[in-house]
Amino acid sequence: MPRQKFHQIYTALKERIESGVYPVGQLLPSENTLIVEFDCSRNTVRRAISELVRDGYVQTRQGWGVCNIFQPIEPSSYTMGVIESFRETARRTGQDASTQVVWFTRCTADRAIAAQTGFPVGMELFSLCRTHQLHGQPMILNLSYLRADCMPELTEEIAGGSLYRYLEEELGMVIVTSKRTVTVEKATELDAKCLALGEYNCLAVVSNQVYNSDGVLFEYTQSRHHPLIFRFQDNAVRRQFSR
Amino acid sequence: MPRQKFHQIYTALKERIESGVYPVGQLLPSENTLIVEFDCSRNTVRRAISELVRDGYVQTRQGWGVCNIFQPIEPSSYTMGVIESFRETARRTGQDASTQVVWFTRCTADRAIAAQTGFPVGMELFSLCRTHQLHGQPMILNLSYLRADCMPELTEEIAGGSLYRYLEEELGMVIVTSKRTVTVEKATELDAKCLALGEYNCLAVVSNQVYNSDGVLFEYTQSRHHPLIFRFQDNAVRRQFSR
DNA sequence: GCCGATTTGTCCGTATGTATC
DNA sequence: CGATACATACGGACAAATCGG
Repeated sequence: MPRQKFHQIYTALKERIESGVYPVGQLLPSENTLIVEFDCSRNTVRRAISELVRDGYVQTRQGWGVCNIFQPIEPSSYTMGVIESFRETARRTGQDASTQVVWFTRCTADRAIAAQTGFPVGMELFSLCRTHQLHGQPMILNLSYLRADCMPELTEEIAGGSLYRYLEEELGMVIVTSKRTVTVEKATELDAKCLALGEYNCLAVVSNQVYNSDGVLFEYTQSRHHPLIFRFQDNAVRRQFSR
Repeated sequence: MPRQKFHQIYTALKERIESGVYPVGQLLPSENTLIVEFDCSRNTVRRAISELVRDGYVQTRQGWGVCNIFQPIEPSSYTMGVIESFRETARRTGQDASTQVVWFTRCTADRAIAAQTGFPVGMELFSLCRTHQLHGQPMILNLSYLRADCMPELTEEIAGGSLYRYLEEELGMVIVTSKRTVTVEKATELDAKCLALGEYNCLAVVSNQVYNSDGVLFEYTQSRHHPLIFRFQDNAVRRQFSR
């Protein structure tokens, strides 16, 4: 439960926007008004607002104000800028989910793997292939490489459960940054074998490099999604600097 | 040319990271060190660093430091969190590009259009369909709805050139926020007619709602990309709050 | 295990610049 | 022009996490 002041203000404003307290297309109260209401400093209000900007709830304009641009959106399988495990996403979007392990082996990074994953050549890795089912249908194929020295006791049984829960709660690992690339690729034979693609001959592919709190790349995962359940959201802000 | 101090520091640090001055996997100089070097306040250094975090160059950890996690990446057709026009992207990635108008008409938003685009029912719109060519091959199909009252003088000729240059430089419009959703869809007959899809029967679809500085939604564009040239990048940070 | 030094995280108050109306 | 709004920048204080002795 977050206790920071900026986060309380952020949450309060977000709830007001979502519930229509502040009309869409109009300005929020000025920073000075919010300073008085929340009894805090200007920086704290501004920090809360900047998070709302990042989330696409508001946009700001110098000399004018903070404008409410909220529009309700469908829950997304991926939300940009947020790291979530498959199980967390499924729970958030209210879907029942399960995981099957296709293979679980050890390997050493050769040049091809190194070029794809970002691990150095010679690194000891686990190679893990899993499918995720939504409502009983296999919809996601995950091909992972995991640094073996970061999780030497990893077993197939653990990998079939919640890998992130294990890494975070059992090993105390802190996952910090994830660099993702989304592409669309032709379905491979493995895709066709493991997923119910129907007439689709392509998938959405999310390539993921995950770093822990030591700045160590410990996971590379390629998530191959059935087009029907894939959705990625992002809010972009045009960067403009004076002069 | 940005003149802000935080942006100069951001740029300086980014260049050092990219050129290897700071070794990958190791800590950058501490905030206090950077304060002395750049002769500025702590907040200014911290702002520069937070932008580097957003861009996936570094990650921070309380009590430890700022860790360099830079890895060179391919230039992306889309870069997350940034708004760019097709022409700007093509120039940045060094590709030659051209645009053809498929149709240019006026229409009124009915319920179907309203539900898709976010415009209110009854809004007067331009309906614009364009293809973008890269190296002479049509690779992107854009289906746009534009608020007519924001650009009453728009012509097919302008739409065939650089629409954003017109909106920004001629009309003085300031584009601020863009909400994007990425999905993968089956190719339609129009897609097949306008693009050289080959054996692919799907496309990457970027649905885009664009707001100007008045907080007004003035453009909805669906960009339908050939899978071969589609690429989307994002850096996510796991949000962790105390308690 | 404790303590102190270091480092980042949060929050405050203030001043000045710049854009808008 | 003045009033108001957000943007940038400064300096200081304390908290929390980390690490070494």
